[in-house]
Amino acid sequence: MAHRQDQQRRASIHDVASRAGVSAATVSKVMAGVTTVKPDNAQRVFDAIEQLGYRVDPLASDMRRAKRRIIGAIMPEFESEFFGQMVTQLESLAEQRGYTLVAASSRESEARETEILARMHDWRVAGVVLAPVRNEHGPAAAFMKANGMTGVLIDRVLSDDAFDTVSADSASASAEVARELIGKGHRHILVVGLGEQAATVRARLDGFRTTALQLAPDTRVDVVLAETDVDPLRAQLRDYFAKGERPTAVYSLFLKGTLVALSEFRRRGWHCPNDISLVGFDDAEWMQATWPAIAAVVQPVRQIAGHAMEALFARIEGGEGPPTARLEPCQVLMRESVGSPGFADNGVATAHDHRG
Amino acid sequence: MAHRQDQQRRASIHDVASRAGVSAATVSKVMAGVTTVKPDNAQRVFDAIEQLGYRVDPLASDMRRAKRRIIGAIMPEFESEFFGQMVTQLESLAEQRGYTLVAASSRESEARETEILARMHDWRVAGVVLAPVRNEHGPAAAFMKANGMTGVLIDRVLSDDAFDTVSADSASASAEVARELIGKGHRHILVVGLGEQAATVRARLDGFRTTALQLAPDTRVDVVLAETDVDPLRAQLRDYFAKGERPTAVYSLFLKGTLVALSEFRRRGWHCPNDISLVGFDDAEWMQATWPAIAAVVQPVRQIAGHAMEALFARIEGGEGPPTARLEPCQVLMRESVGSPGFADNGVATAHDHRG
DNA sequence: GTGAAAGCGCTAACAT
DNA sequence: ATGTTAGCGCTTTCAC
Repeated sequence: MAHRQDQQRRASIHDVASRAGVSAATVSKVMAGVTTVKPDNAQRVFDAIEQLGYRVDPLASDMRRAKRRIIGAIMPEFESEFFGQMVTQLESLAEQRGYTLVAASSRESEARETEILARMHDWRVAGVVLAPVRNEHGPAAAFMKANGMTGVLIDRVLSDDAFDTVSADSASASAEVARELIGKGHRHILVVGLGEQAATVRARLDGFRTTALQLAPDTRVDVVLAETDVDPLRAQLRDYFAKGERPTAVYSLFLKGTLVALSEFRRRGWHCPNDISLVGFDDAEWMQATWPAIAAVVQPVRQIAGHAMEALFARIEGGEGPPTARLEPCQVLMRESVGSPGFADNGVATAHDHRG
Repeated sequence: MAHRQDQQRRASIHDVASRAGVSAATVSKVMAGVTTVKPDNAQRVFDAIEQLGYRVDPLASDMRRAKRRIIGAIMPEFESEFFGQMVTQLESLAEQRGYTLVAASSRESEARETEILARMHDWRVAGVVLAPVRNEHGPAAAFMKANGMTGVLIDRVLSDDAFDTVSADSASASAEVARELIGKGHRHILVVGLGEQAATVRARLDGFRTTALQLAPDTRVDVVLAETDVDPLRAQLRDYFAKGERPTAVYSLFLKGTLVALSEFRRRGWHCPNDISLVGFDDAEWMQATWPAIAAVVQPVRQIAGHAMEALFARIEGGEGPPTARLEPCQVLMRESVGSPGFADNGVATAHDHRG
């Protein structure tokens, strides 16, 4: 076979029109499902479409329409299961409504986030699903406001005065984690997180601390929060343990923190749950394959994506009213990495678990 | 602040033209960097652009040009680190060339793959980077050929008679894994994989088996290959072990297989590397945080993405010549999950490793 | 019921 | 050196 790819022109609406013996306008009407077209004309149009393999050019179509059927999605990264699933969901929902999703990664940079947004504005997207790097008060949201863009904010947000928001109910989930850990007898717990993501990190931390102290006022909750990146967090954590601190449990407020905590345990030769317990915000597939399986807070990706798209399309279609702020409930999966302090070997190998 | 988003019309090229006192064509020329424009006119155009905050509408621009500056990317999934990184890379490379990347997930379905491709064809994308669900002989590649589309095939492909291909050098990497395992004394090794992805799975299997048998002809290489999905593989693996088979090492040909193997080990209470060794094709961040750290073949994502885009743009710009088939070398990271059979506790906790 | 005409925002020939 | 003209492929009044 030849590698030369013959680039013959695709059939246009005019080709269909002339073959069917009608005008382009009529073809357009037939395709739009207008019922006032004479049946045999409609039939000839359908035949011509079939024979020519005609398909509308969405670009040209959008060009003429007021709004373009493109949705932009901006995620901080694509590498994690959470955002991967999110993009998959969003794409599928956009497609269902006849829209094309253009996804871009801000790679955890607010500067890039705004650049991407500007490019999407150039494309005159109908709407944007933005998962901001930090929170709802960043430059990206400001850009959207300034340019009258339609959008929904998800994940690292709480609520906004201009845009609908949808995120996991971090506070409630963290409260439940607190209940579990306190219930198992933990009274010295370390919380690790990344401070920059203010919106959700604060909610998670507060939700956890408040409940823990309420249930057991003598509980000691230590906090190791790094400002921006993962490496400083690793260093701070190392310092913390080097000082001789020996909490009986660690609650990580985000996925990478869980990984950092785990590798610090490795370094020190500590095993979960005998030497220390671990729970992380954000679940991942591997967490139930390892030994011990890692306890985690599962974020409701489908619900977040679903409600985000619902809210977005409501606005695109002209929906009025004050911005809504949704919080979707999470599921807390207690696995073998959590035990009771002082009791050796309460983690037993079991068949891998299944989510409800 | 009002939630009502004012959707004022954006400045068009004509707005700029009239403000600068020139024609739209001149504005277009200025923006294209044509040097034959009178300096003071050019300056007034720049001023007008600045004042109006004008930016070209890429849709309208593409409409008029022959080729559209859109690249389509189709991945089997977005949930894994590998494809997540791949999309990030591709997006960044497309952007560098002034193209927009539209990414879609085929969700491991060849039917969906073709549908997406048809939609991308409707968009008249300049080119497509396709990571096929199965291999280069699927319906998607056929569709691209039939419609004269420009594209590059990556990942689960070896070589094609119509399209350039870029993938990891599965065979060499697998040979190296064989060398390592044989070198450590393993003589009964189980290989697990998913058969449908014929192209790469065969290369990995053959590369491994050939080298293993060459180095130690008495080696027993068992193979558990499921046809389509992960669950049957889990079942087959369970049967295999239930029969009393006791290989000293397992080599998984893909990420999910590594996860399945790990959870089977869990179920049976086997620990790596004392009870059994494990190496997986495809690395993931968590693999160096667990205890033991899991040995893995690291695919060169950046190289694959880079060469794929290079090849694609060469074709887009009219490059001729027979299709090329690139194989990018992998890195094999031996970690604690691999030991020597019969030697207990040769896995020692070490600081987390760093990739080169 | 249907088609002619206008035009979305832009660029590439072709004049001037 | 610049403007005029003519579309890209489609949809949408608005006449007929």
